[in-house]
Amino acid sequence: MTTDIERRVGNLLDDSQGKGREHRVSSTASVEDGKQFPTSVNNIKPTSKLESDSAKEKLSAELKQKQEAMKGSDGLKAMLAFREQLPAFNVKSGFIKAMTENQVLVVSGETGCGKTTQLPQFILEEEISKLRGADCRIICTQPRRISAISVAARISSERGENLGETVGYQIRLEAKQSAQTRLLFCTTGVLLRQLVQDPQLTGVSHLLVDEIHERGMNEDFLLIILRNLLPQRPDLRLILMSATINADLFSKYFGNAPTLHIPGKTFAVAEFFLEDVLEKTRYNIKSEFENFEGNSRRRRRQQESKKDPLSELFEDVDIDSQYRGYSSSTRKSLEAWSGTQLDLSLVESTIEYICRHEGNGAILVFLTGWDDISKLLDKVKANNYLGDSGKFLVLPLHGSMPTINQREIFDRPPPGKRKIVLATNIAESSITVDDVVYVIDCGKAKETSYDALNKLACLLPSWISKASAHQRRGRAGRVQPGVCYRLYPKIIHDAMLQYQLPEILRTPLQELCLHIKSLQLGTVGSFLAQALQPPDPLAVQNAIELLKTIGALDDMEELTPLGRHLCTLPLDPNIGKMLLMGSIFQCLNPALTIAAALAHRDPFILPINRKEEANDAKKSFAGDSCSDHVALLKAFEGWKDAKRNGAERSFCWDNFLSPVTLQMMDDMRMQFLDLLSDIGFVNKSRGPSAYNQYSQDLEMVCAVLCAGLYPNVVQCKRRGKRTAFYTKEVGKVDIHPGSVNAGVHIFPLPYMVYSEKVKTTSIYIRDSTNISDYALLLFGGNLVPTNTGDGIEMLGGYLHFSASKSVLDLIKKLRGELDKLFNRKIEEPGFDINTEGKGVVAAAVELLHSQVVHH
DNA sequence: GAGCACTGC
Repeated sequence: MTTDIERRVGNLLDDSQGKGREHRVSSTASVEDGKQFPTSVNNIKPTSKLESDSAKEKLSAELKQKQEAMKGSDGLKAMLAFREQLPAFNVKSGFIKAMTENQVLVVSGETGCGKTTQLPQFILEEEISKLRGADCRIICTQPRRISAISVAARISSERGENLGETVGYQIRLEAKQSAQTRLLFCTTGVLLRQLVQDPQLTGVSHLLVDEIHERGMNEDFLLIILRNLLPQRPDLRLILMSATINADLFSKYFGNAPTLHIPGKTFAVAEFFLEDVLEKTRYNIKSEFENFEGNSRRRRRQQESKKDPLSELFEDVDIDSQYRGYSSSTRKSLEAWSGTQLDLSLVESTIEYICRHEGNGAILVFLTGWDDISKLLDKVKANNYLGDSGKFLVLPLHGSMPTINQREIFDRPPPGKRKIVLATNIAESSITVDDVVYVIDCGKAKETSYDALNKLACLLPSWISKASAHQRRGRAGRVQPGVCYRLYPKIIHDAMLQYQLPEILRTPLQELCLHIKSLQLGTVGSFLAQALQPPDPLAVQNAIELLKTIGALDDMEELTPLGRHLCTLPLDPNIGKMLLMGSIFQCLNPALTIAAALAHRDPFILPINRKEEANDAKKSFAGDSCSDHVALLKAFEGWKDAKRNGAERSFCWDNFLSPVTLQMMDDMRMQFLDLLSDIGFVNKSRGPSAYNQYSQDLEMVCAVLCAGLYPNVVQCKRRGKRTAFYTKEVGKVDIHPGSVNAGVHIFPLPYMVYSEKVKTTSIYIRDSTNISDYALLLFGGNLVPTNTGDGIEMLGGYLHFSASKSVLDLIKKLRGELDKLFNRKIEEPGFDINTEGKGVVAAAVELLHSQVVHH
């Protein structure tokens, strides 16, 4: 018997059939192989081209004349005197000589040596004075946006120019440069995008890649490309800049390129390890297992089965002989110390010790995360001595806390008041608190890793590297000599890794693999095998399999038409697909918003004392959608409305939202829209209404999410009064406590899609959207008939759907039509779905609104 | 019964 819904859907489908058949999907893709799409990213080439040689000569002469005139000006004399004090100044001629004689040069230099501001400037001055000013194009990459801007600004002022004249910058969605610009600072990501359009880096004379010691994925990726490019560009000069003395790795990678070391210039920072800190503070460490019977170290070892190698190493140390010169209370404390748990009371005592016994100056405490910071803040505020808010200004510093944009962090406190900053890794390189004199280092940081076997991203506190420890210590010596208190034994420090594992070995690789394909760099595997430290082949295989699953790569590992579109979007491939689906299925605005939020960062702030209220605000945005993605969408829409009414500030404050993040999302939406327009998916002249027919239809929005996020699917299984969640890869997972779906026991729909699954203390689904069977059947993975023929399988047989034959047939038919529509649009982006696909889409919407499939 | 390192196109 045909149900009402079947009849309605069937009618809608039949209406659309006639038209659909006349326009079979063409087998020839209109997107040609290898064709590179234009993108709206500003070109990093100069905006005007100098046609004739005589014009060039004239310009070169002008540049030289101007530079020499500036050198003699009074305003620049003081600046010059300052520059001459920098250690980099002493290597100027050696640097220029080495750079002239070698194609590749590796420069290492500690903080304060001036390599970032001086070396690019030396090149610029040299080129101009040699009358090559018109021809030179110097690019210097930075890993972070802020440093690209601030370094460019600094050099402009050192040259007595305005930013954007000969020195400029370009970061995503923001640039300051002109036809005169000869030295450009950009983020590594901007250069990598540029390489898609200009693989030869035409016109670039010198390229400096800064901060390569950080071993970020973009920088490691860029180095592979450059090593391949150099033989084709013999005139290009490459300068690699690293903060650590160990430049050998990079030198070897580039055929034993010469290295140049510049000594640093910072104040001395004294260093104390746990044993010394215990002597000073007289703090007694209590064993975590004091309550257990037979508190022996052996016993502890049995209890702590999951100890890390470093903490374990310390278990075997003979405390009494190793620390003979130390007091018995210190030895007792060392005996009780456990590397696995951070002792916040010890941190508190160390802060108190500094405040009571040491001179003025801010204290910077490195902790691992939100929880540590929050708990320590409570402790300090309750402390008899430190709790005096007239004497102490205690500030949390965390990427998701509201204090992140407050001036207080950087400002000098009033006399008699001491600033104490409780920070994560963010204070290691991203945020600099200048007046820090004391650093307390807990020795750990939360670090991502990638478990390729379980296809699982992990975020676990782990011991930092010696290089990080050195960097943290250096934060105390920016304005005067400082002191660093390390809350771990020297033995642990000596056993730390020299460097952190490079990011390319710690993260999923799907976006990188897509990028490699878009640059036509051969097979992914052979290309990545050329990396400084090649990733695990299994991690590469996982990435390729995912790209095949979502249809970005074909069986031959070549880009499909969909894959080529995804290459143009600066997004994770899943999110990019969601955006394309949104534009095809009339949910453009929600797709833009959700894509921007997922690609950038969560706009919800995590305040310290008002967690519950913040959670409630997020939940109220979600309404009854059971979706974190809808919460993001509604929050953004609310902000846009509030902004129109001039109520932005109070709206953000009341709803625990970050205005900075929301603004960035808004800008990113514009960029995505431009890119969709470039690839023909959106015709801007038709106005937003042409692409948003279903934008208010949450079922359709969730279906689009499903289309993009697949195969990130979770099964919701009723377990009595609660629901348990399962994934194909790792089995049982939990909803992250910060999700609007946390604490919900019963869900209206049987599945969730998610954008991120991370193992911390448990395996958590961070943001989820509850979806129906229909959403999965119409927009999820391919439908595979079961062996018995009475059902449908998906996700390699992990998901199973059964229904009456008539319903199954209807679904298969509708799905087939939707796929045709999708493929046609992918291959022919200008195709107007409204002319021929309206009926199919309407049928899909009709089905999504009914939820009656049996499991 | 609990939890949210950090960059970037």
